[in-house]
Amino acid sequence: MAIAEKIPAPQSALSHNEKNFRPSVVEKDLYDWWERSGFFRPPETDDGRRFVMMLPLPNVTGDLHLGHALGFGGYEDVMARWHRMLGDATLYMSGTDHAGIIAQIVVEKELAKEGITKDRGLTREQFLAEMWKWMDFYRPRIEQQLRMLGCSLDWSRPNFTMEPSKQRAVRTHFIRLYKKGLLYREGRIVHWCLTCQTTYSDLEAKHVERTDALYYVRYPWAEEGSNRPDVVIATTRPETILADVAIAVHPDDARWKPLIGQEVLVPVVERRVRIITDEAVDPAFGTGALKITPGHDQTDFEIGQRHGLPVLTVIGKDGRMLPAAGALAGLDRDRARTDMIDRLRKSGLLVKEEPLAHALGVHDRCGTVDEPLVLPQWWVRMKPLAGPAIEAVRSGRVRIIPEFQERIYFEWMQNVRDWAVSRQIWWGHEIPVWFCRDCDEVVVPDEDGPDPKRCTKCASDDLRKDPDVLDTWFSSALWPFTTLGWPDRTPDLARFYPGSTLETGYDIIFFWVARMIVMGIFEMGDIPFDTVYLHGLVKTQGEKMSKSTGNVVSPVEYIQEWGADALRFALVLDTAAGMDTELSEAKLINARNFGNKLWNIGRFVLRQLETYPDAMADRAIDERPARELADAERWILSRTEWATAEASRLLEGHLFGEYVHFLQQFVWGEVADAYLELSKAGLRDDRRRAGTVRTLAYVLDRVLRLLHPITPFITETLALQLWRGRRTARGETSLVLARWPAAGPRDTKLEERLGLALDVVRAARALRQDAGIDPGERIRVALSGATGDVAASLDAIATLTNADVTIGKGTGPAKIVRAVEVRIEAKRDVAAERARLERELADAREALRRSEELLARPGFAEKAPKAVVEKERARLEERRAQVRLLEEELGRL
RNA sequence: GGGCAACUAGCUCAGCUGGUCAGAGCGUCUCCCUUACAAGGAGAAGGUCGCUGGUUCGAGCCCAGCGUUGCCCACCA
Repeated sequence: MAIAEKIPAPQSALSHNEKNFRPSVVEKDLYDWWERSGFFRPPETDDGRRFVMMLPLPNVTGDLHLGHALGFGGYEDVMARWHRMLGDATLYMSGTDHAGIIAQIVVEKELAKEGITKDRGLTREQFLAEMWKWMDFYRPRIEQQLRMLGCSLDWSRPNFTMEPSKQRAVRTHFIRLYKKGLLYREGRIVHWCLTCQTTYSDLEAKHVERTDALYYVRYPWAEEGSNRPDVVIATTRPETILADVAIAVHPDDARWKPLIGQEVLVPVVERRVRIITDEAVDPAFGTGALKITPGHDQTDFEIGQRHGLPVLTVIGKDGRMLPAAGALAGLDRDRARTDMIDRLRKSGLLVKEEPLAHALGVHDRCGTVDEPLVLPQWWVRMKPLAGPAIEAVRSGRVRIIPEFQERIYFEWMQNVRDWAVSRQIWWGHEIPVWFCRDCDEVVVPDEDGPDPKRCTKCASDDLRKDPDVLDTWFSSALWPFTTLGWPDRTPDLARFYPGSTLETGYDIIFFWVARMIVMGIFEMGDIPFDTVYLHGLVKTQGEKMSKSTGNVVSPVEYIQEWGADALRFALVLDTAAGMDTELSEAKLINARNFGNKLWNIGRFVLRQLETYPDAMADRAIDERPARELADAERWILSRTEWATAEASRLLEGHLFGEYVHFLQQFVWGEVADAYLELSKAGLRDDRRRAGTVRTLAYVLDRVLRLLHPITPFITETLALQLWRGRRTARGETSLVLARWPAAGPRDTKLEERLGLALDVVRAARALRQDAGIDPGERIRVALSGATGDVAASLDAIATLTNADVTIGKGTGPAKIVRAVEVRIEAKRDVAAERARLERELADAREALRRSEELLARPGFAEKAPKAVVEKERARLEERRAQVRLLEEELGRL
């Protein structure tokens, strides 16, 4: 760090002579400087105040999308930068995910373009070498995009889920789970993807609505008998009839009770199967009789397990009927279906068919219809692991924001099922398991042990390694500690685990968040983070986005057009935790315009500093001016302290959208629109000038600090110009490491007073516009009524209204503000004014009535807090005065 | 079949766990190129906070029910 600080800040390509802020010319230089200077690395030592947040590892393949931009460049970087400024040792950890099947699909497509396919003899080793080549191509790309967003990630701690150290971690983790009996291999029904040629977990199975034919099929009685009704079942998958092993009915179904235990013949194959009962059967569906096919259906498999039924498999991994399918062998599953229907029809067993709208399971990666198969797979036993993870959230040790997501978490965790973690693809973490070809023993080495050479049971050296790899989420679940060097006991691990906050999209709460909590507790004995902040989805379809004809627009394009600051600002502004948001062009324009407003505030202040260099002398920029200050200066200083407190409070409360909104209102509405205008009078006044310049500098410095977390580039650009040749109290050289301000004392009386004065200004401006007076023309304003609080602010009112302001009665058109009568000297349009005043009087009377009613209400004075009652009384008085003034004015007209 | 969320100005959304709470941006209307900014400034119009009850001195904010929309979970063949 000491060395790093010596790197000089970049000479900004943007001078403050430019009227518009141009992000593209400063962003890269600043980021390079920040990164090379090591600003994003946590300090070597700390006092225990730390902030640790892991990047939700993006997939190396593909580009970032707007959801990433919101999470990474929005919430996460805001938190990281804010905590860094607070002085917390901040680690915002970088890293990328190997993305398992997604990456394999992407690379397979790329390779196919070059005519390279697995069919043409590409070996596993060759394929993996190709994968790594592509990883090296994609990774810098995604990392570059993170830099473009401005994310203050610690790049000196790189992480990639497939790097050797992570492979060792995954191996260790797998073996530990196995040795503790939490990982087992078993032949159970799993989702099989015919396209991807792999199994997948329940979470990766999506459901799509589809209408298919529902076939009613008669199963003949095995024994001749009389007067028995036909057994008819309903199925959408007649091709699986060949693997039927039973017929099930609900135990309480009166229609079937007499027939339970009797046998029917499975059509075509003529197998005798028994009629059994199971609670899982819905008597209301179809005929109430369900054909049981444990080999090809989830429900049936479970029913089969309960009743000790055999598993028959007639469909292979390629989707073709197996030899066991007899006459249908070799047909693919769709052909087999039509073929089966033909046969049933011919034999008179097809009773009828009708359309059925139902949810069909598909693989979320490719949309291929699920083919449930019974295959030996590795499973993580989730139930015992889930308990402590549920307790961690229930007890509040892990807090999920928004809170309603906690219920969703509990719901899933309480009903969690075992997790199928093996995948039949090549790209992924190896499974550290060997099978003995001689005795079928499963050989798993010790966690630090070498690959086994001999069977631990029969000593055979004919071992076969499990060719499967692990679900990509298996390694992601370890992210909070593998990034810190686990399983080694590294200094980073000791220092930065458990982490602080995990920010990610709510769509992966089960895939990732829940599993991190589970595995963090299992491996580390402690929760991985204490706060989970979940953001919503970003959509772009609602409004006409200039470039979004397609759905996916890369944040890069937005950054190039609007700048990273504007994108971040637009994404976070007015969002609430967990809510989906719409990024509209209107929001981007607003954000860009706000940046420009800030830029121009900066230009104005910098110009004053250059024009009046003596004002600062050798004072620190961020030293709060105290002496020789007029009301205007004392007012904006007080408001700035308020803004500091407010911004801090909103960030502490994770109210990021409000934080951005608030600062926009404050900077634009109060600093720019009100104070900068007031300061112009101060700059013209020899006695006020020095104080005004110092105030401008101080307020700008504060504003830049408060905004830096959301708009790092423009604030740094201005801070470097503001501080160049001057100094801050701490001698800061970059906003990245600058101190987040603590709120100083306020003068609320003064704020109140000036607040009223600004209301008076608005009234006077409205009056002069109504009267059609040219904005350049200086007018006279007279104030009467309850002028006690505005009397001291006449200068400010005069400045902002371009008027001479006096206390006393005037003759022109009037407006009543609170209990102050504002009158300008101008010709009156009596009719229009009467109409307006009558409207205002009606409103005022209504307000007065409500005040009176509230105060008169039984119980209010006794039960409401004193402060509330007092406030209401004061308001009542003011409203009385207001009504009186309006009535008088109308009387005069 | 369960569960969750949303419903606030024409549009997009805030409203921080009951007491200026009726807001912002965009859009609309009027005026203004005032030496930081026309990517700007000033002013104005615009909402009985989905509906119905309830709790409370007091409710967009809490409770109950209903309606509409969206999402999640689930073994309905």
